Amino acid sequence: METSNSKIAKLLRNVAASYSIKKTGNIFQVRAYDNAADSIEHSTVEMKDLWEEGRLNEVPGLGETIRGYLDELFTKGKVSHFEEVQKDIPKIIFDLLDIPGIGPKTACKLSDLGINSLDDLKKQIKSGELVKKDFSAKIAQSIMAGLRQTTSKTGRMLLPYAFAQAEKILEYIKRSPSVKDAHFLGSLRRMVATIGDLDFSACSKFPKDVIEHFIKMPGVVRVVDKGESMATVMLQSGLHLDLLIGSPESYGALLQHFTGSKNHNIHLRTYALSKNLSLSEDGVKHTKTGKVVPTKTEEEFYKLLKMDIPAPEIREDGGEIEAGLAHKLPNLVETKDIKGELHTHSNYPFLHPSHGPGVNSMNDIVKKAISLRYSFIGISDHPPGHGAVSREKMIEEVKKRTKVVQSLKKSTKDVRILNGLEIDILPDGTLSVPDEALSTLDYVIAGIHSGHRGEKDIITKRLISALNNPHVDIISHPTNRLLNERESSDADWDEVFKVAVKNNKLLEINAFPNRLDLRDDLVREALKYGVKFIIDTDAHQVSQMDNMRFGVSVARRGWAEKKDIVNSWDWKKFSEWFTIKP
DNA sequence: GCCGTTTTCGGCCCGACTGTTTTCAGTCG
Repeated sequence: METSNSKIAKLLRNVAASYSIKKTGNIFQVRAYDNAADSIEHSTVEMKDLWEEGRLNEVPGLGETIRGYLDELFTKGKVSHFEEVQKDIPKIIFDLLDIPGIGPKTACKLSDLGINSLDDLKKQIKSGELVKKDFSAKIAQSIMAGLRQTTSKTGRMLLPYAFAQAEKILEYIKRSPSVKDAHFLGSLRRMVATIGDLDFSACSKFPKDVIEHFIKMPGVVRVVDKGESMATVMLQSGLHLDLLIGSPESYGALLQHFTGSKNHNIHLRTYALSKNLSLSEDGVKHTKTGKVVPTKTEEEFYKLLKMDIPAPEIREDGGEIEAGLAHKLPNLVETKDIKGELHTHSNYPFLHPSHGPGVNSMNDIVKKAISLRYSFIGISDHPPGHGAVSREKMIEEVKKRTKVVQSLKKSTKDVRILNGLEIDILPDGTLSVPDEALSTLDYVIAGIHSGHRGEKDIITKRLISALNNPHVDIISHPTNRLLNERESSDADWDEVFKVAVKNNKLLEINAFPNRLDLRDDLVREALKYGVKFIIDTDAHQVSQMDNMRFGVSVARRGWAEKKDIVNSWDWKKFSEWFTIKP
């Protein structure tokens, strides 16, 4: 079977439902499977990748047993225990469970009534037959709504795309005079690479007014849910928006609660209980007296637990609670720390009659860098592919471009312009451009651009071979994953990190929307070896240089500090690293 | 089945919303 995270999550949910239906095992066992499913579904990393890297034990909620089953799944393509558990249960039940609002109990009841397909269910609701069979009209109605939702459901959105939409919505929410403040919640606030629904909070004394304002937002086609202090609406695209409203007195607790992650909250609450405190969106309750202390801000909330506040990006139950209690949280890098980047593509015409893969001119990139107040900007076009030209022609072409960039350097004093290229690491580990040409550059970015699906040994050798070339400074988008499209390449990352550190090479954190590569979890892993990073946008048009913040969010999720990110350093230190002459 | 700032055994986050429940079950996040 397919082994995407969503497929695995569904499989585990089916097992949970099967246990629950058969009443074998206890409620906590069922919950354990559901927790594992949630954890996997919301992971930024494919379980298959982690499994290959031997790091499944880092996923909260996966214990020895479930890890064993996943091992079987990845090795044999199926899990015999899971098949056994699901054996006597009609398949329709698992289909019904995909419908929002239908859990194991309702699914069983529908199956017992003879429903044998989703089409059948639709028909029976429309004909009124279902209502005759002991289902209230209201429940039938909500099942119908759930069915529509399922069919219009889309996959998870890329973070930068979700962010752009969410910013407009947040602005609209804040426009209500009853709203004192508003924030993103959930995976959006934690800056996870892919986003499901968009969640927002509002701070207000008049929740009714805020809800009225919210459901009237242009683009809303349906109010899915409405309570006293919350509402869910659907946009034309099928996208769901949640709004949670908290009073100013307890807004901090609400923000904390709905920012999650779920695993962070479960861990935090379990810890709190051991200190006789019960946490909820209302505040911190002393279990002995029953007294609830509301908290205006998140800082107050965490302070009541005697811990430092972890940034939303690292609230994934990856040790941040322990670090917060020990007052040892990292001082994460910030977007405002970034002083330039080295991976941008211009329309420089390299052999092409009209222009290269970038949309804008080198000059446009320089102007954009100045507007971003960068102190340096590197332009790194793709030279012609290996084999497209002779060795001599390649050298000549690169030298020709170097002259162009050198004259551009003299055109401005507002930003330092650096001359680079992004070249290919070929299947045998050699580079697509001869050293003689590379020596005319300020820096070299090397990346694997074909054969990503190669064997682990091959990919590792290619990366290490590039890291051993004295001209190479940076490995671009190291895992080559494309979100929603292509899994990470399989490589011995520990080995890659060791060699990168030994040779003083940088790994890139690529901020391109569907890359966000090196992945956040591997950034954290690499930091244990002392790897240094550069965050680049890989912009193919100047507007994409604004994606820097998403690369920074990957670094932050990987617990990176300013000292770990070379393009947050001042020019002196940065140029020394690259041995660039002023 | 998971997990450890009381614990490797014995607990397991918390509350909102919905329906038709007159005190609670099912589902969700």
